[in-house]
Amino acid sequence: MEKDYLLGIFKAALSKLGIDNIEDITFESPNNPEFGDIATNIAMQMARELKKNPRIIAQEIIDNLDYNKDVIERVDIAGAGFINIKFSPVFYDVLFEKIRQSGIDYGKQKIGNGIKVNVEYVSANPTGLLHLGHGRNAVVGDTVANLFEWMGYDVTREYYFNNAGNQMNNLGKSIYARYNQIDNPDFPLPENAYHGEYITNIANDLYKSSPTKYKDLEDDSPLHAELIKAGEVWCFEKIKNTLKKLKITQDVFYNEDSLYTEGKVDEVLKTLKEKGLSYEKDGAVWLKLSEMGLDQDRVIVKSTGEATYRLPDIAYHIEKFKRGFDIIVDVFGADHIATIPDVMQTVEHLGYDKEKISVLIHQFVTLTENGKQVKMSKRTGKSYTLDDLLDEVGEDVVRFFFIMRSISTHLEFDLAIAKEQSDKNPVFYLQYAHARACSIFSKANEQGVSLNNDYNYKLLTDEAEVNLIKQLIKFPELISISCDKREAHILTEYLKEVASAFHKFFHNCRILDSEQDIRDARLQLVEMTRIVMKNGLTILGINAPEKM
RNA sequence: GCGCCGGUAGCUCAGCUGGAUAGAGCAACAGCCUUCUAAGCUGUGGGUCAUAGGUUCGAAUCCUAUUCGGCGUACCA
Repeated sequence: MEKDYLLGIFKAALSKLGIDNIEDITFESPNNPEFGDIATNIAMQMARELKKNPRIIAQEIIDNLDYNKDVIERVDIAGAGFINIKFSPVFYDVLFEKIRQSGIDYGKQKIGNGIKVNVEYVSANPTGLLHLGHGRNAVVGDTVANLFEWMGYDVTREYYFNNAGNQMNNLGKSIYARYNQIDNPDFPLPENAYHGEYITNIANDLYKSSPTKYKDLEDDSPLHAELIKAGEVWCFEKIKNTLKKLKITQDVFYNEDSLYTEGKVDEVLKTLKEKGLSYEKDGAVWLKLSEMGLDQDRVIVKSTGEATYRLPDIAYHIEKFKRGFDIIVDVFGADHIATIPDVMQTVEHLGYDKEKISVLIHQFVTLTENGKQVKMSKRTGKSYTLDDLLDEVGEDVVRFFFIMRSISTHLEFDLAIAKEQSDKNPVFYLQYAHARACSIFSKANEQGVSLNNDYNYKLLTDEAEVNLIKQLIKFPELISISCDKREAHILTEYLKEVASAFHKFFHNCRILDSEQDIRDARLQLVEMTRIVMKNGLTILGINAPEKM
């Protein structure tokens, strides 16, 4: 906000010096407050080109700078040629009044302008329960989708799944074996069987309703398909239930199989052949990746006639383009990394803009407790599922822990801290700020005091107040940066700073027992903080409690 | 071998497009509740930013090499 103003006056000054080709000027807050509120290194950047001492350039710029003395208190040169700017406290009050007028929608933006965005996440096949890695994937994807929504995009949340193929057959066989084991404990488990306890649960459920139907089937019995279907339905119900606990609802469940039945895969295959991007060898169809700038060619149709996963992946991404999405976001775990360049290059060579796709790859999650890795749930004695974690620490803590770090770093999920219902747990620090703001209002209410929009915003000049205002002003920009980078932890870090500034303000400035005009102004500040915390937590998918 | 991610305080991690004295939380130590929520605030200690070169007025940030850890490298998904 204040940067727009500065950009204007600096461009005008440069223009007077005969420089018009500067597009953007960087302004940033110096670490040390003595250097002012905001600084630019433009003079140093120009020094190279102009072959002049940066301090001299800085002086020339300042001499030509035409600014409002009510807004800017002082402008000076420091160090190698920084231009430091100090705003008057009143300027921040004016900015505060501006943002205050946006009220409860503060932070919502229209930049997205209804552009269609597809965010695909979770996308776990219905062969089992969600584990911790899926949890990180789910929360990262859902939060990025929220960010896009707040930026004014038209967001579709999508789940891509495959209910056919080897893994599903495997699921069916595993259920079949467990079912038969009920009456015949020696019945063998298939090779590569799924060993989770849930398989037994599914088998038990089937046994209860039909105790003989699936006994000793022939290999080609059509009933095997029913077993697979039963497994799929059971798993999906569990998965959706787990996601619901995380407050995640997706709009589209896209079935990979439809790419085959609707001929999309064949279409792609045909186009690849026409464009000379594929060839046949040893009875298989190969993708000519070596001609698309990659190391080696890969099989897309096996000699058995089945497609490998690359082919439907390519078809699926093309479908996303055809469905009219301008921004496509995929969220994957680090183990999925291999296929991405292949899909991207092929899509590009088929005439689609791969720059529209952003692939978010998050690193793995390790669950620890007191420095030791936790693999099994103490409660169930089985391997730790996302459900176990949710039951143990609650959805707010889970969501917060999964987005408080950059996605590119390995995430250590410390159960001991997560379980702690105290100040050690960072999620409470944010929620507490919100609850505190709310409690001030309930106290005010008791005293018959309410928010007065006729307040005098120029009274907010205490250091703690100005500091809080400075933080609050940044909210929309931080949402925007967070969305552009598809990194929710940037917003998380910001909210910590807002909370910190608010706690300091609360500590230093009395609110309800101050003089009436000061009280009114401060209450407005409390209200804006409450809104920023509430909206910020909403984007993160975390509850903002009114009491703690 | 090759590709991707990471190596920053005792621990877990921030550090945006290179910028002025490298930050936070936890842990350790010392303070602040007769006053709007102490799940808070204030202060102290703690760092060869993995290593070595390079680019630059200026590097935790960019480049190269080395090293350690994770993941991947199928006619599996």
